[in-house]
Amino acid sequence: MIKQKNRVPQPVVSRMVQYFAHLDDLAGQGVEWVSSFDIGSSLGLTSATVRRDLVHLDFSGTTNRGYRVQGLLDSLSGFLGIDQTWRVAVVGAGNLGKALALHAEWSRRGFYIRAIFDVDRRKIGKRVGALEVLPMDKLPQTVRAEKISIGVLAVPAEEAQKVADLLIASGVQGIMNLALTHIVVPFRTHVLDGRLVGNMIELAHGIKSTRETR
Amino acid sequence: MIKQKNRVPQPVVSRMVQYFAHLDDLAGQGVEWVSSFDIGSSLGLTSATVRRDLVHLDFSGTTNRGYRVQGLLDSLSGFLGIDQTWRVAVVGAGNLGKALALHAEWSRRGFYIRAIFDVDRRKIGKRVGALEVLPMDKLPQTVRAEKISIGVLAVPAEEAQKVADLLIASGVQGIMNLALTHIVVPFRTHVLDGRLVGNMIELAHGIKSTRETR
DNA sequence: TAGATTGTTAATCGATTAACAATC
DNA sequence: TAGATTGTTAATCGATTAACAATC
Repeated sequence: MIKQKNRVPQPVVSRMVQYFAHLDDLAGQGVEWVSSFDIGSSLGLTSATVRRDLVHLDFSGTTNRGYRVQGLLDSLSGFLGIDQTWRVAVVGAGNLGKALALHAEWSRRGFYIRAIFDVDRRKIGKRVGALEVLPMDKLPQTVRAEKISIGVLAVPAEEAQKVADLLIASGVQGIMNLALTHIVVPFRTHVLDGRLVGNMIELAHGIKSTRETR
Repeated sequence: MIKQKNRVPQPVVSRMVQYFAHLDDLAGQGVEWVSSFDIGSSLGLTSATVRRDLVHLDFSGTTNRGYRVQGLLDSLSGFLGIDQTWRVAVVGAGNLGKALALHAEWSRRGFYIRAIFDVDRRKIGKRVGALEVLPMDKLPQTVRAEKISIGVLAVPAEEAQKVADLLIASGVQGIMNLALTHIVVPFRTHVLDGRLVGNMIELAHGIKSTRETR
């Protein structure tokens, strides 16, 4: 009997990304073995949390030695889905959208920006790196033709839901929402809130409350 | 006796930002009253969670009517610290750093970008909007002179810790880390991980696991 | 072997939710 | 008033951690 692959809790997935980044570092330094205790202290976690999280991978540690860095890294890549490539479209060719389309870090991790869209006539036709800014009415056909599975919302909050609906209708399976607004999507479509401004506000709150507690 | 102001749990703070954004919307639409049930259904939360969260504010609802939108919005602004202005420096004048320095959304919420720095000789002296890219050795004096309290890391992961240390030594109280790496800061300094690439990876994982569960 | 580290259990901790008395 | 909605309690749910037997 094959063990039912359970859904992995969100906090665990989020730490998996941290493990991946850390192991990637270690591999670059030529480290071969690492213990749950080492990983934990590098990231501010207990070793128990680390070991419990890693149980979700098809990979085992070795009693007395820890985890083999390269093996764990490969297993994390597979788990997270960055052993494959992802085709991405950015909607909104403002400062943020353009920066995302040009950000070198994406392709390093397997995310390829294949298209960028905007409603603004003055932006349409302009170049952003190797891409040309396309009008919104080209979105459905482009998403299909380019087999794009992730859409990035770099549009004003008021437009976010409408654009998300269009992306989903065109076939994307995931949406990265950079607007500070909640969007609703059908079951089976994934959304992740980038919360750039939201994070900044949380940071402001943290600083403010430290000052007051003084 | 004054009630001890307890630390508010992180998940609550994060929802407070959502409430703020939603109430800001409602206020813009001229809505005057809102119930915990309404807020909850707009954001995908239970009304109990909303009511319990709002207890942390110096603001009460009205039995039978709900919460007055404008009052709740003001109270949320005060709680989050966006009733004041924040002076910000960006480190890293690459695509992402420049986009952040130009992003209009920041000033709308009270975050003013007062300086941008880079190590790259070719970037130093160039203009980014109204700002001039400054060399790193001008950072300490500029942070002090401009009374900057938040630093944004838009630098490669390898540089992040070093730049964070410099920012903190120069007096910033909070750091927004956009690099995919864990940084360590002294007690009383706040860090928030922007996790742009990290979020994208989490999204990829979500899509991948949905496909596999099919 | 002796020592170190895993994988897992059981206990703890904290966050969410259902339910309801209070009340305008 | 009757109905609706708050604020809060108690129950539930889920995540983290301490502890330890297994073991290389």
